[in-house]
Amino acid sequence: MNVSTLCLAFLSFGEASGYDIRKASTEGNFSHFVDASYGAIYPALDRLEGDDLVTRRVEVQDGKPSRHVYALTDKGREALVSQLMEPVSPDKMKSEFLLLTLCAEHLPQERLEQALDQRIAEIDALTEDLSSKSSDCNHAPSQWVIRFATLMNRTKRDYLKANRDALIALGKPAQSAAAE
Amino acid sequence: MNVSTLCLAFLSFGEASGYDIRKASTEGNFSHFVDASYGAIYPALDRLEGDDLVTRRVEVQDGKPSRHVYALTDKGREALVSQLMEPVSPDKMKSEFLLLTLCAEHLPQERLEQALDQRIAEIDALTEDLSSKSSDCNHAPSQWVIRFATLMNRTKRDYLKANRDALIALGKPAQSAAAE
DNA sequence: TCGCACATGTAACGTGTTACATGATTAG
DNA sequence: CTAATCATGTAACACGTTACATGTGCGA
Repeated sequence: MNVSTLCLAFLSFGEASGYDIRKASTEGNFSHFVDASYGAIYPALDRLEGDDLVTRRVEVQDGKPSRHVYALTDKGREALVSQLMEPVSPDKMKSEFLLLTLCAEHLPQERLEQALDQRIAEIDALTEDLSSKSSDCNHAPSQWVIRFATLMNRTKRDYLKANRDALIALGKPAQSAAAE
Repeated sequence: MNVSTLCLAFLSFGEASGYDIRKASTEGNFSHFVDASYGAIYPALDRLEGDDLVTRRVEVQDGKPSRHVYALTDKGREALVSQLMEPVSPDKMKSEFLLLTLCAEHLPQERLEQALDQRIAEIDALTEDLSSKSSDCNHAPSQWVIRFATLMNRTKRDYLKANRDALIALGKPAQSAAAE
């Protein structure tokens, strides 16, 4: 799925700026399953405006740079729906962590320990973030997604905690400077 | 993580051809957390050979095209380890399905139903595939990863099954030709 | 005062995908 | 007879990231 669709989807919940969309996709509600940077979002919004799928309104602000607020047009809403009607490609997950895990035998135990603990901490932080989000959001589909994400995170974390030591045991013991 | 690292990691388990690596990354053991195509793998192997991280041996076959079998060198193994020693970036998941889910309100119920059922079927197929894989593999770290993936899949599927109807209820009822 | 948050935007760059070319064998 | 599998490889293309430019106000 491309950034355009992401923008349309986000705008279907209300007006927003490119800045808002980026924040949502890297920190907010959307961040669990998409990711986009300015360099992708701004050109995408330009294109969408050119195709009359969104409108732009410049909100001049005092002291801060002016916001370009985008809103979905009827045509844009139709485009979004028709894009969501065609078959979705399967979920894809990229995990350097699992690649590292697979190579456990080549790595010093300290590295495995550190990688695991870091990952667990990351998930904990994310989970907390999620639960705070779910409370101040009463959009039903969003809650459905947040509940899903929360469950997946919890499951992941529990597995990592429960199987932490088993993985570490597979590493190379105390072979000091295996690094670099 | 780039394709080069993936190749090194795969070769750390034994000799393999580009074809093998691609199969592993799209169908096999690796497919849960990476994905790579020929267009990425072959050039990567070339580069690795140029850097003396792998060696190439051409195996002429009768009837079939000859296999280029690659093997990790000591330098290659070192490179792999040093790459796995530096910080791993967080897991990323891309899901068009969740984007669709988020837009449930704009979509006809039939679409949601179909998307959910398709996803559930996909996961079932994948799970079966995984369990068959785990039996004929006695590499401990691989089993650790496979068990992890299996658990995640089961959790995902259970959530989708349990919350299927709740999501469908959020869609637009029977508004026949909402789809273009 | 340093640097972050706000906010938009562009150009260079990296990386990977898609679609092809090639060609024999085997399964349906 | 058709399609798929085996198997390598390349070129065109799509897409996105990174790093910059620009500029103010606010909190540590």
